[in-house]
Amino acid sequence: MNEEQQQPQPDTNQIVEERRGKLRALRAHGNPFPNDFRRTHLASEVHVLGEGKDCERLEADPSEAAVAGRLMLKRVMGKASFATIQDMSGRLQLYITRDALGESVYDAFKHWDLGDIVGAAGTMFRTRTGELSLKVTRLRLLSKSLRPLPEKFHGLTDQEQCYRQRYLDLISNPEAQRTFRMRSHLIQAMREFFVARGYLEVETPMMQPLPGGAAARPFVTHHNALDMQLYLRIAPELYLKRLVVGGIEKVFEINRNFRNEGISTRHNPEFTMLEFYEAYQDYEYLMDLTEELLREVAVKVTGNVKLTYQGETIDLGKPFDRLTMAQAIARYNPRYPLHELEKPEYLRAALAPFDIEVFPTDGVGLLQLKLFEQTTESKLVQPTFIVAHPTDVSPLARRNEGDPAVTDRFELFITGREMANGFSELNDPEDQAERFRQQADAKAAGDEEAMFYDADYIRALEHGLPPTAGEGIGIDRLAMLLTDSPSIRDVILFPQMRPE
RNA sequence: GGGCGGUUAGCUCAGCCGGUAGAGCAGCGGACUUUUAAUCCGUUGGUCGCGAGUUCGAAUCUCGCACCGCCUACCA
Repeated sequence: MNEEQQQPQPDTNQIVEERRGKLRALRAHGNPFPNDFRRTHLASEVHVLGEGKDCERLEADPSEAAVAGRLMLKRVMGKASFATIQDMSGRLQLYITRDALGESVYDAFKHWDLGDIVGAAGTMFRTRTGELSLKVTRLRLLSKSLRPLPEKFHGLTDQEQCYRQRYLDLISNPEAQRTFRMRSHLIQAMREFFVARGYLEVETPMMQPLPGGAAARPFVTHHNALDMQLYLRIAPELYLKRLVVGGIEKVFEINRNFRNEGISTRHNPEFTMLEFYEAYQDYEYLMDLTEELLREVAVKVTGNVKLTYQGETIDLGKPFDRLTMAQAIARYNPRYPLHELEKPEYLRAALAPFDIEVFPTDGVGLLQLKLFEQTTESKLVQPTFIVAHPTDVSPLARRNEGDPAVTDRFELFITGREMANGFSELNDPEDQAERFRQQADAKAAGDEEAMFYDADYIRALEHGLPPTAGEGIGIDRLAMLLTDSPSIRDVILFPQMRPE
């Protein structure tokens, strides 16, 4: 970022100018940003205290409270006023009178602005209409706000501004608050799930000398002291499996991955993944565990195993379908009979109408994958495991015992989107070395997403990786599902945006 | 990357067939001691995203650019 962008724009806005004037006047009388006010209650705690108590009871036994928050609404009626403040727990109405506060404080309050941060102390009571409020005996301005809030009724609706100035979105749109609380609860619930089962949470490098564990273009950076190129990680997978080699047999990490690819409603350059590994288990176990996990977090976060996503009901309560690609293609597209989907010529003919690259070297597995992606993926609205991915596209997964052309792998689809990817891990170092060689060849041939040959990882496998099952779950997409958010930007506090 | 749509006051939005800028909220001044998006009276505030073009005249029509949104492609 250059100097000019760092400099605040000179603001000629009239409202800001008037507020700056008010701030100047406040400075003349002391510090307009004092930090010696302490609250005793959150807004929600006041509401809990007053719950079920009528006017008479509150008057007979008055509870005191000191609260603080942002001034959101203000209704001045001569010598008495109502104001609504908002803190992290919610809102509370204040009743502010000249008689209780004295003329100078009351007159000052009349010139405070929506958006100012205030502290108030007083006693609880109920208004004529029954709203629990605070009869204020002490009132102070704690932070002067210089810029006007978004419109008090409509809130902030400009999506761009919601993303760029998330604080305004959070102040004025309760749904934004709700969404990010749910996201936080989701991550909390996942952590609890794994900790309760004896998994150890770890952190592995975000900056890696070789980016591995996924097929994706990485971000590149440079370390000056070591004078070496480093990559922001595209996945933690290879490090977590090194830890399983090291004896951490149940391990998980919830952290950021970085992929230097497109931005869309489903993609942000940095996104959060859960990855977990458990020794002496296989991919069948992972599918059972995944169902259990999703049910548990859905109930903890939303209270229900049935969700609504963009008008569609998603039921996490029923056992998830488990289909091979061919089975899924046939089920969701009756025009493709299942028995034909094992024939390469049939698959090539079926793919011809689609505008995608098909190579002469593509085997049945790859052809099925391409047809699956074109015709079926988006139709997997209810939770569905797709199993038995081709070995060619699964360089870290264990081969199936009966059919070495496919792997013991699954991907979970919900709302037509990939939510999870898991497999029995490839723990044969020689097979892994061979697969890395194929990836390295593909990279040399121009495939930018192909993997590097990771000799250090092979060395770790040569020490012996126990039979292990491992899985990754995209937290942002799960958060979208649970919060009914149409865009990944709605569940990332500060999504990547072009500079203004 | 491609297609479609959007950009007007701090915010939410009108602005028709081209005639020179509007409302509500917020702000400012006034009235009002139980309001609920308080109400009532008065009032300030605009390089209509940026740049060209057409025209006597452009917020409005045309072209280009920027940013955003949606769809689409790659991907999780």
